[in-house]
Amino acid sequence: MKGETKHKVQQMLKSARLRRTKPRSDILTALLKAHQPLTREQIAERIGACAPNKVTIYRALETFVAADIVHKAFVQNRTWYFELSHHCTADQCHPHFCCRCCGRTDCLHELHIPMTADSGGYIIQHQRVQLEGLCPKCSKSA
Amino acid sequence: MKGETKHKVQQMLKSARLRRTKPRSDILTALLKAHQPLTREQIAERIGACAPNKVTIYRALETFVAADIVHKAFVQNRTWYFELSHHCTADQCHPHFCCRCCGRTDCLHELHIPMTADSGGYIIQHQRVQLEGLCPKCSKSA
DNA sequence: TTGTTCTTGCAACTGAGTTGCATTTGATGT
DNA sequence: ACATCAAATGCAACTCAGTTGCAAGAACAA
Ligand SMILES: [Zn+2]
Ligand SMILES: [Zn+2]
Ligand SMILES: [Zn+2]
Ligand SMILES: [Zn+2]
Repeated sequence: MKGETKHKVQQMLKSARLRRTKPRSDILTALLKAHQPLTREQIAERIGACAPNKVTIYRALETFVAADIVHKAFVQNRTWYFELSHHCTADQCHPHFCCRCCGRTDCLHELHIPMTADSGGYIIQHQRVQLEGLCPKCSKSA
Repeated sequence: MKGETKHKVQQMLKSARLRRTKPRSDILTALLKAHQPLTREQIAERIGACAPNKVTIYRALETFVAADIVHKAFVQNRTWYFELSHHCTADQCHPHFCCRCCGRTDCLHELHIPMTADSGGYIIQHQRVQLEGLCPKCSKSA
């Protein structure tokens, strides 16, 4: 169990040709366990007492994004949410939903948004779709 | 020409039941003439020397968004870009493209992105699509 | 015109993210 | 195991878009 996660994380770093350090492993582990996008602060909280410095976390995430291990999923309240990119194709990430009532955000892995029209000379390397509205719970209680 | 814009702007404020003040008129005029999303700072630049205080601009924009006159189009470098919402349907705004090479952003009014799958209980009130890649110019010179 | 309410401007504040630099650490070769 | 060096970390100070509180000013209805 734990060893499996640890091994997976080490493997991710190795195949991205990045140095295996404790902060990096801890950050990737937090993201791997989360199954949802996390902010820098949430990552630190989940790592706990001996979490890396915030600068270290930002720089590690930046490195991961450059290595395409991690995506910037969406922005909310001026802060970025990060998630592992293992569910995304190169050009298209899954949509993210934010509830205007309760504020929770969900990854909509199932909801596929095809891009029909040709893009007239634009080369699209990444697609980010943000949805806002009411989540199932809030829409029932409304 | 100028009178027409001015009248249009006054009409927008009136039908939204908002007080017609000089700062608000100037801000809407700037957005109307721009035909592309603008930041708070860009709005101030376009208004010129007697531009309203930045707090006033932010508060006016906030009011416009609440009244659905203006949309928050996208975020870039931690700053919001605002645009008139007259091209958007209630639930879907047009996609915005940002070039990773030259940094310019475009409104892709033509590119329609249909939402196929049913959204399983979610009520989607707004869709924001951000595209990143290479613009026609940059993709040619690359 | 008067009075009420909404709007504006200013100054001080907030907080996510960044930068510079000294220190530590992982990887590589001996 | 040890030396070496580039890369990663931690800390403090900084940046800057956006916010907040409050006093003064302007729109609008009576
Ligand atoms: Zn909800
Ligand atoms: Zn996601
Ligand atoms: Zn370009
Ligand atoms: Zn647009």
